[in-house]
Amino acid sequence: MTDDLALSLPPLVLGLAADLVRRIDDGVRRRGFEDLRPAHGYAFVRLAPDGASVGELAEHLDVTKQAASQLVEELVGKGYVERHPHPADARARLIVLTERGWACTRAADEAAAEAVRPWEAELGPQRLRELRDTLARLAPSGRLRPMW
Amino acid sequence: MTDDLALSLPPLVLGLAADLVRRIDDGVRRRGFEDLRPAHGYAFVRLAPDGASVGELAEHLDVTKQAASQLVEELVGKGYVERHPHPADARARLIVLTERGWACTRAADEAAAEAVRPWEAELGPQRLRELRDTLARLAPSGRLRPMW
DNA sequence: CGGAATAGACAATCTCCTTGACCATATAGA
DNA sequence: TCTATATGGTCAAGGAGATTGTCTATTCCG
Repeated sequence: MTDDLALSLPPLVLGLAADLVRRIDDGVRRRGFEDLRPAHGYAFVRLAPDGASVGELAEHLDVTKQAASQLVEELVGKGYVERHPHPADARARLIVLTERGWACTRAADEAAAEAVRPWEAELGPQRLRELRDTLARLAPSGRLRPMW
Repeated sequence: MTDDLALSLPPLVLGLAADLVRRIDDGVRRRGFEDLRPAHGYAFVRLAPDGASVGELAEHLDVTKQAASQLVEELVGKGYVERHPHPADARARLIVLTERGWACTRAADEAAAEAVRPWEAELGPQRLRELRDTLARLAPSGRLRPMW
């Protein structure tokens, strides 16, 4: 592989990701959720399906349990999540989205789809699917860590 | 465009970018530059060609001049950059890389190439070039903002 | 030449994350 | 069963990195 090719790829990937984060964040704010920052979105991803404990959230975000606990406290205060007793462990608590939390999740999905729309206009559906398939072969399948 | 396609792309792009940042950071540290974090790399990109003023660096990083000034102070202390008088403006200073700064830049390029190498193994040179060309059509051409 | 704008640094403050200490509950071993 | 140890979570204090506000030196423009 030529160095030219190798060195051209990282700035493109990082630039595209940064642009994507900014556009999704803008879209979420425009939909009325102005008290959230991009980092919160990563928490919502983990909490959305069935909730999670603070420890599980901390692992997902790759921060300490204390940091996750503080994030939860902030989201509780803003009405996006609730602490419930954990059904299987009386020490733990199950953090679940409120209706407002779900509304924000739906807004984030809309914003994400909106952010990707120009890509289809530029590439067309065929090549966009190729991009998705290519990225799926390269991206790690694990958790999604915050980058900002 | 189906929502399925639209919603699958952002996690892939963000996941790949996060993985790339981590691998480059690891590679730079393994090459002996353990007192730097990824954010410094973005500064080096701007300083590398011919140096820059604090204000130019601040704009590149999308932070305040004060934050850029503190970053420069840190990099001066660690021996990666020097403050020189600005040839065209006595108020400003030209921040330039030291030899150690250049050595780190070269190490970062090596680490970046190393991080991309598995992609070629997975895709082959042909499809990797296609990926590069596709990303080049989508990524904003402007400055590269820090994301971590 | 004189007033407004700009480059940069200092100080104080804020936000987010970390480490350390601590309690409640769970789990394993004698 | 009883006790020792591990784990989930929060509280408190501190650190890193950013921000805003203020200030000086210099430049630009009328």
